[in-house]
Amino acid sequence: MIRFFSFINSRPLTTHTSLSYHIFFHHHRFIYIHIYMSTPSSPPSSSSKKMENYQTIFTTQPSPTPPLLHDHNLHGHLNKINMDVLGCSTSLDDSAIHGDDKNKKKKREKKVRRERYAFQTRSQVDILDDGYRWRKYGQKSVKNNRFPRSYYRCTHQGCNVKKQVQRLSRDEGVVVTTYEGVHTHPTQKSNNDNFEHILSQMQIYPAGF
DNA sequence: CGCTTTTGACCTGCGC
DNA sequence: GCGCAGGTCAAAAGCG
Repeated sequence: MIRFFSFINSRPLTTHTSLSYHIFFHHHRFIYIHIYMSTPSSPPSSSSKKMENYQTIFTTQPSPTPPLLHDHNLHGHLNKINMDVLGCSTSLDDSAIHGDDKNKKKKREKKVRRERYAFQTRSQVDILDDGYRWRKYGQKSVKNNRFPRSYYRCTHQGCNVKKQVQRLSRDEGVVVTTYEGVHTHPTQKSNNDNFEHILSQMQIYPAGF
């Protein structure tokens, strides 16, 4: 069983941006860390909206042991990433649509394009345990992909985080999960089943797996 | 019974 | 304006 730990928005960078990272384990065995993030400063184009084009900020090679935890611990590495990312503009979030919907039936809320974070993992299952509860609200077939894309919303009251899950056509072993929005609540995992606990274990026993 | 999933219809933005 | 693709809605079905 793949355990998939999600720590979206655990490190806010600006009003609209926060650093996110996933760590993948299999039977408590470290697999790899993978960080994806859209590039706010990239020029808007239709192609840049595709999940495949989100920029990788940091990733490790699959490995049976955690990387560099002796000399450069993970927090240090992530702090460096924080500094790098802080230089980015985040103007995309502010481009809320001010449409004149006076004459339209207001069936939907105004669309606000928020920052998206896409994560890839190699997994046989599409539904990965990221610590939050999700309700599926849609599924669409995707052009040039024989696998459908599923749309989920966080079930926590008042939390408007969404995610999409899609399997790559060109490599069906890879699942792409794209998150949009900021969780307004903590993960529902118990204290010894969250990231900080696991990270502390990794640093104390970096080669113990 | 309450929550989740399914699924076709509908909406929206974009390129031509 | 038209068609296409992506995204969302919502009623019905499924499920524990």
